[in-house]
Order: sequence, then C-alpha cells, then structure tokens
Amino acid sequence: MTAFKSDFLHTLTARGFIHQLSDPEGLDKLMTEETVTAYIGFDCTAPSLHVGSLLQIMMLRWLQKTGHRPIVLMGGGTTRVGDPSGKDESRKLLTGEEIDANKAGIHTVFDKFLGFGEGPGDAIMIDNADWLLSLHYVDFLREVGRHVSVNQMIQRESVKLRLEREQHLSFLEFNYMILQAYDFVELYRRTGCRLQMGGSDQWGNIISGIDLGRRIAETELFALTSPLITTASGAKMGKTAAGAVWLNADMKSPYEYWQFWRNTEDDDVRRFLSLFTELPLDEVGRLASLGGAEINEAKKVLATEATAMIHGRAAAEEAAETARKTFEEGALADTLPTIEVPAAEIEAGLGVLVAFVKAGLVASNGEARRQIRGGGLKVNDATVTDERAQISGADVTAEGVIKLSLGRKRHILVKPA
RNA sequence: GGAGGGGUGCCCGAGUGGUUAAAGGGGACGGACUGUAAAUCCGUUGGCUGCGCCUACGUUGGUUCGAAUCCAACCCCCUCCA
Repeated sequence: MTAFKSDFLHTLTARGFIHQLSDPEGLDKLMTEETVTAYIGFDCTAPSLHVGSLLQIMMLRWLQKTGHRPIVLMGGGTTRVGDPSGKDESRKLLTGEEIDANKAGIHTVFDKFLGFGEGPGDAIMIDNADWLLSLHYVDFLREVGRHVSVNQMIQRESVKLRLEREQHLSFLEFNYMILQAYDFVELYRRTGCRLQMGGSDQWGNIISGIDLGRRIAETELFALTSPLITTASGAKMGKTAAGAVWLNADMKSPYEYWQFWRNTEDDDVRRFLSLFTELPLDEVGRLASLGGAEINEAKKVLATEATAMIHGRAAAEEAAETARKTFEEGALADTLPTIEVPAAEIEAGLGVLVAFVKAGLVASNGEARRQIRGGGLKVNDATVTDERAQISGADVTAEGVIKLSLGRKRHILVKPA
C-alpha cells in the first residue's frame, strides 16, 4: 500500500486499523482536500456498547482528531426489525422504549470519545429510524429497487455460500444489505457523508451502498473496513469472566475495565496499544519491545491509557493505584469495588455462601460451595475451607471492611453500613 | 398443500424405556506453574435450608412401577416438491 498523504489514512494505516479500502487513492485525495463526513453504524440491542465496538469508536475519534466529521448512525430502525441471522427463538423483538433507552445509554459512551455539536467538525448522531420506518414499499422499490441487481447480490460471497449449500436465505436477510446500502445514500443526501467504515464483515454491505450511491445519487462513495480483532490466542475480544466488557461505567467499573486491559496477552500488547490508546507510535514500539516480565509495565500503561479515555484520567490512575496496592504490595486498597451491608447483618453472623453471592462474585450458593471445594474463595486473604463458616464483626479489619476474593484477581470489599 | 429431517444444559453435540442432572467437545470459572501473560496439567460447570428435596431434554396430555427416550395433538425450524 502506498504512503497516504492525508493524516487520517496515514494514521489509521500506521496503527493497523485498515483491512480494506474501496479506492485508496481517491479517498486519500479527498481527505487532503476537504473535510470529509464519515459514518459507522451501531446496533441498539443493549444499553451499552462493549469493547468489541471500541475499534470502530476509535476510528471515529481519529477521524475527528484529523479534522473530519464523524457520524454515529444508530440502528434504531434496523434494530426494530431484529437481526435475522440469529436463529435463536428467544430473539425477542425490542420495544420502541427499550431501543430508545439503549440509544441513550450508548450516547453517553460516545460523549466520552467524540465532541458533538453543530459546528463543521462536530460529531453528530443520527438514527436510521428517521427514514427507514416511514419508507413506503412501492416507492422504495421504484426509487431503489430498480437499481439493485439481483444478479450482483447473488454473487456476494455470503449469499453465494448459502445458495451453493442450498441453505435457507430469508427475503428479510436478503433485504438487509439493501437497507444498509440505502442508509449510506440517505446519509450522503442529508449530510454529504462520503465514507462508511465498519468491521471487515461489513464490507459487502458497504460496497452495496457505494453501488447504490453511484446509481441513484451519481456520486462516488468510499468504504473502509477494519480487521477483525481477536486475541493472540484466537478468542474474540471483549469476553471475560463476568461477561461482556461494557464501556458504560455503571455496567463495568473503571477498576474492572482497567483490569481487563491489564490482563492482555503479551503478544497483543503492541497491537492493542496502537489501536486502543493514542500514544505516539514510537512510544508504543518502545513499550511493546520490553521483554519478559517487563512487558507488564507496558500492560499497565495500556490499561491506564485505555481507561483514561473513557473514564477520565483520575479514575484511571486510581484504578492503577488500587491494583498496585492490591497486587504488588498485597495491601488492602480501600478503593476496591465495595458493597455495603447493614452492620446488624454482619454482627448477627453472615454465612460465607450468602456473603459471596451478595458481593456478586458468584452466581449462587451452589457455585460458592464449588469454589470453596476448589479453594477459590478467600475472606481477608484466608482461604475459606468450611462452607458453613460465618462472617462476623470480628472479620472487619482495621480499615473497617471485609475483603472477599474469588481467585487471585477478583476482590470485593464489604463495608458495614 | 405434499414428502422428509429436526427441536437436548452457556454453545455445539451424543443419547431411542431404568445406577441420566444427561457422554464428548468448546467456552467459562477455580487450582498448580508463572509475570495479575500465554502454553501446559488438574478440578468444577442446574437450584436449594445439600448425603435429602425441587426443576430440567420445544409445548400439552397419555402409556408405564419407571420416559429425554414409546404414543397423541399442537408449536417452531430446516430441506425438497407443488
């Protein structure tokens, strides 16, 4: 790939964000000449995004930092239809209220990463429900449908595969790419948006939008996709012990978020520093080349930088300090995640099983029992051996708390209240 | 509308009357080893007031001492034909 002149493409290439580009030279030229508006679409299926979407968010952030205008497209319309690929019968359709609530939750994440406003370089958020819900089928067919080539659609890899294997392909799924293509053109019309970005799995859909743009809007649109990010051992990003790694602070505390990044595999450090922090690349290179146990220093930087970006510098440094006390000094950090329990309950004697369930470290008494059998639970750093043990006022430390641990990494403080 | 295949635990998937809370794998969690890493090895993986009880193999009924397994109806998914 040739060296790009535009800051945006240059930066993204250097940091490893780019998987495919529809017209590298054309886009590069455009981006050196004018402020480009670009978008990425997001589903509204959950009240927060998780780290799986972080790569896309970072692309929008770089876009804005390099002087262009990002659009966050919420899939309020498409979410209402439901994702057809999920064959699970429990894919309950979300209500309009749920979707709106999810949108609000997701918005708070973007507020951390992007500057929204009315100015030329300010980010905007748009919901495709604005146009998709009021589409008239026949009008849509006349305007868009006649330009869509079924011959081409069935050439798409995803479709071809299904047809060759004689697997079912619903008309709804078949239409999804058209709706997404239409989104792109609609955004072009409304905002002058020229570029759509997304994960590599979105390539086909984005290309459909480019084709449609050429046909009905007589303009050249551009596509940029990012590589699928897996950990060095092949797992998908963002799944850990407690489930998804959410970006909203009320669903994943800054401390837990910091821990997530701290536990990065060695072989991922360079990539993650490039993708998920904004450290200069020479600094990334220096950190990533640390050998042996020293790589841990790089992981701490990664964790603090990544956490600072969404939860703020102060929260990130507090998380780092909490971790330092807990893991390096073995001391009790009173900034660990804490739950409050009425003092009377503790004085009366609280069963260990119940206590660990209350703390959210285990899902049930049964799981607590199993963890005790496996030596996985600790109270104030002492392994629990008896599942009938009680926690009482005598366990409250000088700091006024009781520390419950699951394994060596997960700790919760219980505070009498 | 017709013919056929199928719905099992977080996921995949075995199981065609009884020691089946259900093989095996994946994932996940814990332990050991380490560097809060990876790899490897070991353990665990429905709930509860835990050696007993409750809930579970699409749904509802039935047969049986006993059913995920047999029967009936229904729901849903898939393939082919019309």
